[in-house]
Amino acid sequence: MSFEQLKAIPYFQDLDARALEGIQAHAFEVRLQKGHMLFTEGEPAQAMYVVRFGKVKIFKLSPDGREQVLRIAEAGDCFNEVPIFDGGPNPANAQAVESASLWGIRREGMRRLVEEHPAIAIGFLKAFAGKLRYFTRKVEDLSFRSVTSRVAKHLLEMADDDGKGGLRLKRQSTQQELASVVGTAREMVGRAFKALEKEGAITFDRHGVVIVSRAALIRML
Amino acid sequence: MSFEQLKAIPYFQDLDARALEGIQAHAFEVRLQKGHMLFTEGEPAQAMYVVRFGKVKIFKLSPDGREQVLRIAEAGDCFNEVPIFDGGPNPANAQAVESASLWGIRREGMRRLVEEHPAIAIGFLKAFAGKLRYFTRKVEDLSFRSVTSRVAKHLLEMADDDGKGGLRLKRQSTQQELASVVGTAREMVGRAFKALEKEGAITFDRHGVVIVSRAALIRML
DNA sequence: TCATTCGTGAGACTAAAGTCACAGACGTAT
DNA sequence: ATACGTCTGTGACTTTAGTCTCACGAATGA
Repeated sequence: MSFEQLKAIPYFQDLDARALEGIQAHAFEVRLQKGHMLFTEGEPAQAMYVVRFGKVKIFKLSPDGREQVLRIAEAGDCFNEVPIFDGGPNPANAQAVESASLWGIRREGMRRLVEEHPAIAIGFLKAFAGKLRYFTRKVEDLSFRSVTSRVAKHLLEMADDDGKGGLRLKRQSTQQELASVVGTAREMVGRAFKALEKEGAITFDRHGVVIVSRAALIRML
Repeated sequence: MSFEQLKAIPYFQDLDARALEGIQAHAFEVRLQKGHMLFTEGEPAQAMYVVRFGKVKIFKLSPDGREQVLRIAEAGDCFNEVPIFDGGPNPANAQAVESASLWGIRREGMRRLVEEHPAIAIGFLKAFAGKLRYFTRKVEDLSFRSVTSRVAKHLLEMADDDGKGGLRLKRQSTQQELASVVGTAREMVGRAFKALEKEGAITFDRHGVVIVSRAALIRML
């Protein structure tokens, strides 16, 4: 775990050498295979995590087995800070959707880091603010938008902003995965895709969804 | 704005005198009449706010005029910290649901406060963690629960925990208000009340809802 | 190469939620 | 006391969403 590796994390890129040394002193590495659970909701929290590489989904499960994905954490993202700062149990489940390497920081380590390095505390305040904004939008989406609108919005967010009009997606997912993210059943995602295709917003190639017209997608919001 | 008044705010009760003086130096008072808007979504943020007394609802509005209440801020609560820390615009609207007195702190004042008083930064980290946990639950409710279940959950949360079984609610609201909180139409709240009454969970007196059986409410979750 | 698993399509059907319009009761203001 | 506004009930109806089941093609693993 070098300074360069830490500085690759947006949260840490502005920290001075002493703060980075502090993180090095408190962080431990975790390797996760695809499909493996990192932690489950309701358990006492062990640590918060920073993703070095790979992807971890943070999700809630309903009593009848449905999943609502809250977030997919990728390289550079943090997750599970909530129980480290508020002292409660894990608020959700975490599972690797692809093989991942993470750094973990336990509560006591984090307590020392934010006390000894105010810049770290301020960095986390900004990160939390960003996450709260994201959640207000997620509540808005679930409350106001139809399934097709939520799917269209997700595709717009996933558009690969390559400066050429973004016809491809940054990443494809299965219809079941997309259903978990936008909060619906996989059949409904298929129907939404059909409706969006009919409106000329998307089409499909052998890799998956291709955006034909952002404007048409925006009209479906 | 005395130390006693500030210390009445849970966020500030553990601060030392110098931190409290810092807040006094940066806070300004705002008075709001019932029904008046404090700010609207998308505008540049003026300040974050602490409620001295009264109630302010924080809400999103849909294009067709529906409201999703994100939170009702009461005495001792903070709101609108998100844009102060992440630099973006107001994430939602705020309106007094009863006459209120608030303290506002602008971005620059907050920046100085968290830099000069790490205890303030740490207090806000804890507060943000609590809000994030609350929002993960709200997403879970909207995604997994039926309207009746969301109404039952709300009534359980509003039960006046007086140590006698909590038959009364801490506060009554109209069916329209409750609909905005749980994310539905007012007619659906009426139907949910009817279903809960039929199950022996609630009844009505001249003030409004009375919880007859918490256990029965819990069974309706 | 073959067997197994996964992902998807499809359509019939059920369930849940929302809309609409109007009337009556209650609350508020004059 | 009266007029006006707000809240609520109601039920028919529409819309949206979810469930279920099965078949087929693609992907994966042995």
